[in-house]
This record gives sequence, C-alpha cells and structure tokens, in this order.
Amino acid sequence: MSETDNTAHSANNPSHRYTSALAQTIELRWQQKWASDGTFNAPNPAGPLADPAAIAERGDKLFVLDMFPYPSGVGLHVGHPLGFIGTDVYARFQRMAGRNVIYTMGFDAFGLPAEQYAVQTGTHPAVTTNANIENMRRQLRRLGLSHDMRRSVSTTDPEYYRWTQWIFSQVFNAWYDEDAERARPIDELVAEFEAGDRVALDERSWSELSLAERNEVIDDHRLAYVSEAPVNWCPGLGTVVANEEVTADGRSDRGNFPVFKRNMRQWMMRITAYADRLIDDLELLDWTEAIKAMQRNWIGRSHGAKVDFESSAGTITVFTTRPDTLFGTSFMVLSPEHPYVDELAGLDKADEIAAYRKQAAAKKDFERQDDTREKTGVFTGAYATNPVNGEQIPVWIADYVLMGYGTGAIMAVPCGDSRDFEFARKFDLAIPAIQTPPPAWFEERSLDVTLDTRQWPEAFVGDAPYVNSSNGELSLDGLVNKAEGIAVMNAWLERTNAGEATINYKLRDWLFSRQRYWGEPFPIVYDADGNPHTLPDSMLPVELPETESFSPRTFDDDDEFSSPESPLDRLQDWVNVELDLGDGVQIYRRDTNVMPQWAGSCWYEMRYLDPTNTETFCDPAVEEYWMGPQTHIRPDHPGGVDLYVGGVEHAVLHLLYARFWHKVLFDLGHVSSKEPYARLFNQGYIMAAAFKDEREIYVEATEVEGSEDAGFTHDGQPVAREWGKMGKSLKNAVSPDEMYEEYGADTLRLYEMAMGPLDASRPWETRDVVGMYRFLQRLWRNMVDEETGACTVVDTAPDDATDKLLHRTIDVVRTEMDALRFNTAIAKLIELNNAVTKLDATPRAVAEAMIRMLAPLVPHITEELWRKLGHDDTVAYIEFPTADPALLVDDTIEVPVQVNGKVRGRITISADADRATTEAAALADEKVIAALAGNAPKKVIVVPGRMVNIVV
RNA sequence: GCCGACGUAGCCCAAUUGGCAGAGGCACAGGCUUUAGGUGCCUGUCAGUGCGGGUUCGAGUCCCGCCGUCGGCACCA
Repeated sequence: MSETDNTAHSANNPSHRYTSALAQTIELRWQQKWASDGTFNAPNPAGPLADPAAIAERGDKLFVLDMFPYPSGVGLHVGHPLGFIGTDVYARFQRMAGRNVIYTMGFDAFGLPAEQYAVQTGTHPAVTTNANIENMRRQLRRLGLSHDMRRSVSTTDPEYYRWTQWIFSQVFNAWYDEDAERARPIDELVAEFEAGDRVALDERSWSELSLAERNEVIDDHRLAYVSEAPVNWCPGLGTVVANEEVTADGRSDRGNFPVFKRNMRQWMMRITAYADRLIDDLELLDWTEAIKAMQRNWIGRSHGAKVDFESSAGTITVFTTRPDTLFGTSFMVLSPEHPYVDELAGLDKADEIAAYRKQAAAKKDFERQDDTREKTGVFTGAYATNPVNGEQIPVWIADYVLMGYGTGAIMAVPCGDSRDFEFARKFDLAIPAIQTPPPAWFEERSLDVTLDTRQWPEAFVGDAPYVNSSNGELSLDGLVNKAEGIAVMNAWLERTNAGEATINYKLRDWLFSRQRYWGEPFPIVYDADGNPHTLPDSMLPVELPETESFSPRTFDDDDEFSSPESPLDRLQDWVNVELDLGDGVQIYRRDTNVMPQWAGSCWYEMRYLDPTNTETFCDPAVEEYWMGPQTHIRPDHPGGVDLYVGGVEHAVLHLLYARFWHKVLFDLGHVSSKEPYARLFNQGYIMAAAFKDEREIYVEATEVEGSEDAGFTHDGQPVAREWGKMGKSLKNAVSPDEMYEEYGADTLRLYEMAMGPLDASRPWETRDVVGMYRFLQRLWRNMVDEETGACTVVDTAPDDATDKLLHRTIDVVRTEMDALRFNTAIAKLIELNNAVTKLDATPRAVAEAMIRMLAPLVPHITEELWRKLGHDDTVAYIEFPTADPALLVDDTIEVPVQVNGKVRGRITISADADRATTEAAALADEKVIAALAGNAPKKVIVVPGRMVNIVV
C-alpha cells in the first residue's frame, strides 16, 4: 500500500463509502454469483444446449463476438480488454433491450510462442497452454465479462481440432466448379468425368486414363492440394510461411527472420478460386471502407488482356492492363527467372545473362522492390513479333519485372508507362508516341505540344486521342478514351487469336503446411504409391503424438538452401500406421506437417454455437438460428455474426482465410450463411507513453519522473518520450490488477469506455481514471448513506425538471448504446447524476432508471444498488428504460436570433410556434432591435424550433 | 507514388449530420472537510475548429487546393 493510497484503509472514510475495497468485495461477490447461477447462459434452439422455452421468452437473436486471443503467458495489460469491454457492454445492453444474446470467449492457442517455450523448458506445450488459458479466464472473469462459459473452446482441444481436421477433409474433397461458381464435392467431378460430361485431360475417355493419371487430374482440381511451387522458406523458424506472413522487407512476421523463395512440396489451399467472390461479397458486409480496401488491395484484381508475342523460344505471353497501347510497344522485358530466358539468350550474350540472373537471384525480393533504384537489365539478343504490326522488337530481361505477378513478362510501352519509359531512356530504346497528351500536360511541363518523345520528361498516362495506332484490320486512331480503345483492341485480339481479355490477381494460393509441432496434424495418410487419402470421420481426431522434442530443426537465419524437417518426421512409430481404409489393412504413412496458426480461427465462432456436439461441428438448425441471413436488415444479407470486434491487424490474414473457409462450407451446404462476419468493428488501441534513454533503450515507464515542461528522467538520466501501443516491448504496460487495487473493475471498465470512441486509439492516462471513480462514488452516495449503508432513495415522484432530464437522458443513452458510442452515453449519465446530486434526495424512479442504464457499463455496482433498492433478481435481464416521448418536448424553448449570422439575442417562445410567430418574436426582441440599428431586414430565415437569422 | 482514416481548449473528447462551438472527464485556481498530506465535497478561470479559397442567410460539418499525423500497399505491367 503506497502512501498516496486512496482506499478505505484511510481511517477517516465513512465505512460505507464506495471505495476500491468495497468495489472489490462487491465485484468478486457478483462474479461468483453470475458464474454459479449461469446468469449469462444463452439458450439454443436445438441440441444439448437447447431451451425452447427460454428462446420463446427472449426476443431476436444477437451474436456478439470478439476476436479470440492467444493465451499468452505474460497476462493482460489494460490495453488488451478494450474491445472485450466494448462487446460486453453491448451484449449486456442488448440483453436488457430484449435480445437473445450469445456471447462467449475462446482461445486461439496453437502457435509458436507455446512451442518455443516448450523447447526452452521441456514442458509440453499443452501444459503451458492450459495453464495460460486458466490464467486468462481468471483475468477476464475479474473484468466482469458476461460470457456464457459453457461455450468457451480452445483450438488446441482435440475435440475442437477434430472438426478443424474434418473441415480440412471437406476442403480436400471438394473442387471449384467455374461454371457454377461454387465448390462441389470431388465425387461429382469424378462422376462427370466418368459420364463424359467433362473432358479430363485430352481426347482420351476417363476409362482410358491410368489410375495415376486419373489421380493427378483429380488432385489438380482439389481445393486443398500438394504442390511443388515457390514458397517462403524461413530457415530461422525451420518452417515455410504464407505470403501473408512475410513482411514488406522480406522477413517473417513472427521472429523477424529472413525468408527465401524456394521450390518445395507443400500443402496449398486454392483460395484463388474464390478471389472474385471474396471481392464481390465485400459489398454485402457492414465493414469499414478501410478494411474492405485492404482486402481488395490484397486480392488485387485487375482487368486486362493476355497477348501472345512469337519468339524464337516460342510464344511469350504477357499480361497487360492496357492492351490499347499495343501499338506503342517497342520492346519486351522478361523476369530474369522466366523459363524462356535460356532459350532466348544469344550465344554471345549467355555469360552476361547468366551473370545478371545470378546477381538478381542474390537479391532479396525487397531489394528488387526498392523503386528508387535505377533500372538495370540485359538484352537477350533475341526478338519477338508484335502481333499488331509485325514489328520485330528486342527482348530484354530486367529485375523490375517480377516472376510472381502476371506471366513474368511484359510488353514495354515506354511512352505510356513510367517504368518502361525510364528503362528505355537508360538503354536508349525507341519510345514511339501513340497518344497526343492534352495541351495542359505540356504546359505543366513547360513544353510545346510535340509527339517527339525525346523531349518528354516522363511517360504520359491517361485518356488522350490515339495516333499511329492502326493496321489494316484495326484502328484506334481518333478514339479518345482508353475504355473504348481497350474494347476495340480486345475484340481484335480475340478475333485473330493473338490474345484475349483476362483478369489477373495478386492473390496467390494459401500455403497451408508448417513444419512445426504445436499445430493441428493433417487428417491425411499416404499409401505405398504416395497417393494421399483423407481419414474417415471415425478416425478423427488425429491427435498430436506425444514427444519430448517439440522443436523443428532450425537453421542459421541465412542458410537459404537448408530444408525443413518437421518434428513429427522423427516419430516413425506414429508416422507408419496400419489402417483399413476400405481396401483391407495396409501400411500407410501419415502426413507430418501441421496446419498454420490460422486454421483454428477460420471457424471457431461456429463451435461456440454448439460446443459439445459430437456428431457434427455445428448443428445446422443451431447455425441457422444464430448466423442465418437477416433479410429484414437487407434482402441480400449474407448472414454471419451480428457484431465482430477486433483489431485492424487481421485485415488480410484471419479475416480473409475465415471468409474463404466459410464460403467453402456454404457451397457444400454445411452452413446457411455466405459470410462469417456480417458486421465488423475495429476497436482502437490503447497507447501509452514510452521512454527511451540515450542508448535508445526503453526504460520502465512507471519509473520515469518529471514532466513535459521540466523534461523526463529515469535514474537521474534524461529520457525521451514517445507514444506507442501499450505492451511489454515498450515497457509501458499498465496491469489491470493495479487498477482493481486502486479503483475496482467497474471504474476501469467505465474509464476505458469513456476515454473516447471505441474505434479510436487513445493514450492511457492513469491520472484520468479517478474521474470515473468519483462519478461512481457520487452515484453510490446518491442512493446509499455512507455512514450506515442504508438506502436513501425516496418514493416521492421526481420534479418536472428532473423527470424531463431523465427522459432526455434515456432517449440519448439508448441511441448511443445501440450505436456503440459509449463515451457519449457515459457523458449524459454523468450529467444526469450531477443533477441528481443537487437534489435533497433521489427519487426511486430516477434511481432505478439510472441503475438500469448504467448496468451494461458498470454491472457490479448496479447489481449491488439494485439489491439495495429492494430487488432480488439480477439486473442483467431487467428491461432497459424507454423514454416517454411526451417528456422529450418542452412547452417553451429558447431560440437564438442571429443578425447576419452572429447571435445577437435569444427569444423564448412556444415550442410549436410557427414561422410567422417566431419571426415576429425575433424582430420584437430588444437586443435584436439594437443590433439591427434601424436597418430594415432584407431577409429573415426561420428554422422553426431551431433558430432565426436576420439578414440586413 | 497509390489507397484509406484523421486534424476542435493545456490533455482525452462532444456538437441532434448545414443551425447558439462545449456535453463529460482530467489538469489548473480558490474555498470547505482534515492535526497534516491524501481522500471527499463546493465554486471558478482561461482559451480553440491545421492553413488558404469556395458554396450558403449561416460551415467544425459540404466542395477545391495545401500542410500535418496515423495505417495499408508498393517496380503489380
């Protein structure tokens, strides 16, 4: 206890003051009671948690969901629960507004930290994970979150990952039907091949293909498949990682190790098949534009054309978004990794090219992407034919063309593309003009209008009349916009078989396997011929085998040519297994990869709905009740969670993967919702001051002394302040335990909700917390005698002014709570309480309404007050107050009168005064007359009930 | 460079979506309570819509152009 302690331990406080000690007593008692009563259990329409009577009693369903946390060992700081408190307030409010609310919390518990800890300590990750989960549950319970604890799950529970494996099998045994634009079971594909409705490979019929050929065709269609492809190999982690997990500078987002592109055999998920739907269905979602933009950007759909250029090495296909500029193509550029490079390389150029390729390969991706770099490249010595005019154009290689995008080859149009322009200038290549830029373009560059591109300082990009763009069959000359030019060119390309309109995506298939221990094993075994088989449902879950050595073999960070070795590979007793998969008992080899961290979070919200179901991952009737489309909101409502709250950092990882899996499950008929999360809300972060000493090392923020004006010091040494996300790494975390100790959970909740809008990041200021504490103390004092603990609420009716204020407050608070604007709701409630403080005694009607309005925000103190007022039921399901419309309007109102837009007087008039009456009253006001100074009004604007503006 | 969000008082933030710039909290000053510090209570002060233009009777709000902050993407053809 410090000397500045403000708790009940100070001897002079009245014994029934709302102090932190009393708050803690109240909070722990109610948390215990809610748990033992199952207060927040939500009824299901069917299955083990079914309670049809309760369903009938409650109103419409509401699914409120938090992004579930990773159960870290270090515990929570006050920045973590911001979103959780927000969802809890909302869930509690909606329960009181009559909704049947489902709200719980699970744990996303597979992943690297637990595994790394296990490697260090030798403790099995399941042990530490479960301990961390228990600790986190305790911390969340201390906040008073109204979770239905029966529904809490962990992704690491075998009964949970059994269904993660089952869903994987569903994905594996499905293919994407491009015509139907949806996934279908793989059996239906086989049936179509067998019936001859679909051509598998070549002119041979299905029955003529060998078994191996058939398997290959089928595997080529699966939504989960093994492929030998360039992947991100991270020697420092000993595993491959997904594109989404590689940072812009070519390192792993976990651990920050270098990542190398390598060809390896790995599991992939065909998320690219869903690229269009993942973009298009964003329209149906109530998400912020920022997140939608990030997803669109990540998927990177661009419309364009593929164009074929003939060369000595064969046809070089390029992707371009500007086929209309084909007449301006004066050279081609291939990525150094392009497969045709060797063939194209002239004998005299071979050494030069080999040297350039080697140099390019030595560079990391991120180095090649530094666009401030000067262009480099090498001429191959070969030429290709421009299909529109038969011109022979030189073929170069350069590292500004990336093998990973489009076809790895481009047609260079230097007059219309800044990169090609730069390249052409550097290597003195032709820059034919094909558009006449508008005069303004030349003016801005202090040039006369000219088509002599030697005078142009840069490429022209945009709409402008085409010139020099015709051949015998085709002319763009005279057209003025590119949409038209593209349409004409695409038609010609298709007519002459020189190319076709196409759509290109940045999105790549999802690399789904990891060579680690602490993840879901694949439900896959391989037969003697190496063909993969999914295990039947009866053999799930495939449990992680016990072992002492959890670590994958890791390598030197820069050991690019090392190879992954999964920990499961070492467990040969587990790997080799005798099974009867229908063809008699045979020996199979298990897959030794595990799934990535993101697998378990792709569907967890559905397990909350039906957590104990052993027959299926979620009963369809239960899924439809909680997640089915809400067509009363919008006719094309996609279904899904009604409110999903979490940080913006999952914009392209979890949120993209989860949408993809959900759509597969939708296509296969397992769920009624097209999308998992109908409404997404991104909470802000709590920031805190962090301090660095002169060595640029962070020092413990709590030990820093001084002020902004006087300067900050740590141990007498000057330190510099900066702002950052609260956390361990910046040494600026504030523990919730300190807040409970000093104020209690209700004050902490209220402070976090009051400090700003839920979606805004804001700095934590411990010294500000006391404001909310004082508010709760006043609230308590308005209803409880601090000396005796007796209830002081009186049964007399409130006076008119108080009654009106009460109902106006109710009106605003209801609206604000519903819109997640808790900060403004709190301000109104403080205002009301301040008014009540001035009364001689608090009328019961006011007290009870205040308790009900505050119950979602500060559930413990309100339960206690509700009881003191003589009720013996929980306030959690008491109806939220509704304003009496009659009390929202005043008989008379004060209206400002402006003269030329400046307020010069105020008039008090009847609230329903019409225009003429208002105007007359305004013109009669003394101050207004004075302000007019005898000038006759030119115009009088009256907004009835609002204001008057007189223009002179 | 492109995309997105945001700039209101010493600080965190409101402003019925075009209508009186200030609701709430912190800080600050004075007073009461207290042996004192702290707690608690009462009263009070000051000052501001990033900059420049436009639309309007009226702009924090809408439009145009800058400046700044944060986030995402980036040699994506």
